[in-house]
Amino acid sequence: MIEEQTPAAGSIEEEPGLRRTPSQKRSRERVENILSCAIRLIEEKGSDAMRMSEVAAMAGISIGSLYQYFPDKAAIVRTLAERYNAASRDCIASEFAKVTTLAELRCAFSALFDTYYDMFLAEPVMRDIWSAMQADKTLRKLELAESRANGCLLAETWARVQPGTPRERIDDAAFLIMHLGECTMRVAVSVDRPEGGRIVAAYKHMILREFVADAT
Amino acid sequence: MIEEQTPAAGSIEEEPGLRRTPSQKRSRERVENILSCAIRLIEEKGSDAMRMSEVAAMAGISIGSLYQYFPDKAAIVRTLAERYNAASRDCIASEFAKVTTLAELRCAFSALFDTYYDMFLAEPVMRDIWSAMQADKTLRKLELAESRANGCLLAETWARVQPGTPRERIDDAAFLIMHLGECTMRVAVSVDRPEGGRIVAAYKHMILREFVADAT
DNA sequence: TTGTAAATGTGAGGAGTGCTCATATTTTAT
DNA sequence: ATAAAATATGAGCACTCCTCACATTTACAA
Repeated sequence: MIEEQTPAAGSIEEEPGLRRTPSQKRSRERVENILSCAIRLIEEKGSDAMRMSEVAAMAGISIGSLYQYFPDKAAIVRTLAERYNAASRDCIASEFAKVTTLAELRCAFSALFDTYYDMFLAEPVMRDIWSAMQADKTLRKLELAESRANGCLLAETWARVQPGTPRERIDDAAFLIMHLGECTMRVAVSVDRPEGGRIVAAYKHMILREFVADAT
Repeated sequence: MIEEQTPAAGSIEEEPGLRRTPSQKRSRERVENILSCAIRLIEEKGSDAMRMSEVAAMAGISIGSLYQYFPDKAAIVRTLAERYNAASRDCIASEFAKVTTLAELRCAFSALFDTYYDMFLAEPVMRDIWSAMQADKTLRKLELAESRANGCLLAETWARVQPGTPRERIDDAAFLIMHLGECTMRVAVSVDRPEGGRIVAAYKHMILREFVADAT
């Protein structure tokens, strides 16, 4: 019943984009409600056409309340983007975790991008969010950071199963592979199903040549 | 002195995005002036922050006049994008034109992406334009079409120098290679110079493995 | 229960955008 | 010179994101 708000400075920053850290249960629910309304609206019309007034109306709150939680429209998009990114990262990390040989890495990579593709197909909002990110300078940095983080995940695994290869080449290649992987996902979901599948296959085919014994 | 406007229907559609095909010399100059003002403003602040009122002011014309030539703000961006795309395509076509062997293809590909990278570095507006394109659904199709066109250019050459490989695999791979090439250029110019160079190198290294004799 | 201070909710309206349209001006053709 | 067509103009419309002064609710001690 009585839920203390985490009061002072230095408390847990749960969602850094928020204007006011929602301390009470009701507030947290309200934030979740806002976000799911935003998702629905983005699904319908795209994040650009989504109006703050619509979000407020659908969530059953006033504009003022909406802005109490999110400092601006971009913050909603950013929060959503961070969640999707976190989901992707978990997906990648869990796939690479158990890899111990080069063959297993190839296997994991292949499986990863299949499930990654399914994720993108299942969440059409992801693509829209990404488009919105590209248009915003701040959000683009977030995207880049994400690619770097994913690149690290791959680089660690790669270096582990193939210790001979010079580390800098691995780092650069891993970053590029993960970044271009996302780019591939985006084109793949933007064309029709069979072609999308072929594109993903072509990408996997291309990258899998990198994970071979003779390090050039 | 007297310059006839190409009058009737069915005349040459020079720039399809324009509201009114500029027929007189003065009009055409005015369109060019508008575009170069837009470029300068985009360089300064980005296409999103560019205001139509600023474009008009810098070009020394009224808002109304501006809208007589361009139906909306996106049309300016689109026109610019089409020009940059055309420039890229020419660059690609001329590089592939004289290729007759697989080794030459590798050579041409390598050279292409070096000059391509220089082009991107020299024209910071290109990257901004591209970001704006990603945000707009209509403009995204243009981008996709561009990748397809460039993919065809590569596929033709590739099939020519390596007739054995199944055509569908070549088509898919060529499209992906050119598309991801653009993606690579964009990250490369968005990081600092040395890392950008390494990224381009990593991409070339990765792709050049595709252009080898043993077609898998 | 009641009082008080903090937290939260509200929506009219400010500031600024893209774009229109009735009107004025310039060019072209006769 | 004159009519008609093309072009130029900018006040203002419709619409956006977002603020802020104020109302309401909650938390908790007296």
